[in-house]
Amino acid sequence: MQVISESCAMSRKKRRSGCPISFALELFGDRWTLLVVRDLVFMGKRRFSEFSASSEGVATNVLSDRLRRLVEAGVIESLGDPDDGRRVLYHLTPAGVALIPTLVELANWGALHDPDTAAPAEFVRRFARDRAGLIEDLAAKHRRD
Amino acid sequence: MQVISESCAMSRKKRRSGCPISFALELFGDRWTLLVVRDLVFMGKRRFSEFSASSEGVATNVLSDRLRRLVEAGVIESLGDPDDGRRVLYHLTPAGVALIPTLVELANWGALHDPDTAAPAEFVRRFARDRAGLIEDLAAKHRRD
DNA sequence: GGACTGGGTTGCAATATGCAAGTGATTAGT
DNA sequence: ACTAATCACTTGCATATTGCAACCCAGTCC
Repeated sequence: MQVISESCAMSRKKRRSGCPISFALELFGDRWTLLVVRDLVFMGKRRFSEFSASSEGVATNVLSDRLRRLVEAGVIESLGDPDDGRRVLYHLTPAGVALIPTLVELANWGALHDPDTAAPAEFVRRFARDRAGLIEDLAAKHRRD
Repeated sequence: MQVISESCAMSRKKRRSGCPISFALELFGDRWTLLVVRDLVFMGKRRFSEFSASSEGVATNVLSDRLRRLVEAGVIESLGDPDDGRRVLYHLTPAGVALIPTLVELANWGALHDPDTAAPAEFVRRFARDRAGLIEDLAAKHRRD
């Protein structure tokens, strides 16, 4: 069912157009994929059951599909936990880390335009005063090279 | 079928969580919505038939649904064209203009991570050297206040 | 070895999407 | 003024994607 060896991270599929936004939307254009990345970036989550416990309530079949697609796209990687053979740990690749600015912009937009947002005021304040520092701090936590 | 008077732009619907990213995804989390915004922002398109002609080939029923949702969310507005009673002109609201940084980040990510991107090199270069100026130039074209 | 946990898969109903054709209000052509 | 186009949709229907609940199996705990 799944092609094992696809040496190139971003595999060639039928693309709707060469537009970079369309390209990004083919991967992130659904209600769940970016929430997984959010959990990794902002919540420090690493495991299936942690993503599954997020308050939006993703179905486990959808979650496993999205994790697989993110791995195929080269945005995240999975590793068996050496301390517990049942567990799988997911983490961001450099391509995933490069997504942080987009996620931060989207979060800021949402915080500013949702009248009932639960976004911490500190996030919005820090974004306004020191966007670059905010992004760098988040990225630093996820860099491994 | 459609509620006519909903005075508040961002109408209260069942929300999955208070998370600003989840909020944004409830509106933009699909393969087509942001493409409409892209056409407005980068291509200067304003009309149904122009969006419909985009190379990704959105179905007309989906397009009209997405335009309606964007209007309901207060991201775009529609106006009859005074020069031609058949035509409807769409344009960004301030909330739509505020989305430009997110779109620019997403486009940059896509351009850098799609090996077959058709994104103009000039866009990537300008983004790297003068992100703020690039965003300001785009925003200036769409501001009306 | 028996129960439990973690990370999934499977089957099926509900929902959303894609496609082709149609509609109704305007406008352009003669 | 009549006819043919154009524009912005809507409708109907086949297909694809989601949501939900139940199930599965390898690895751990006791």
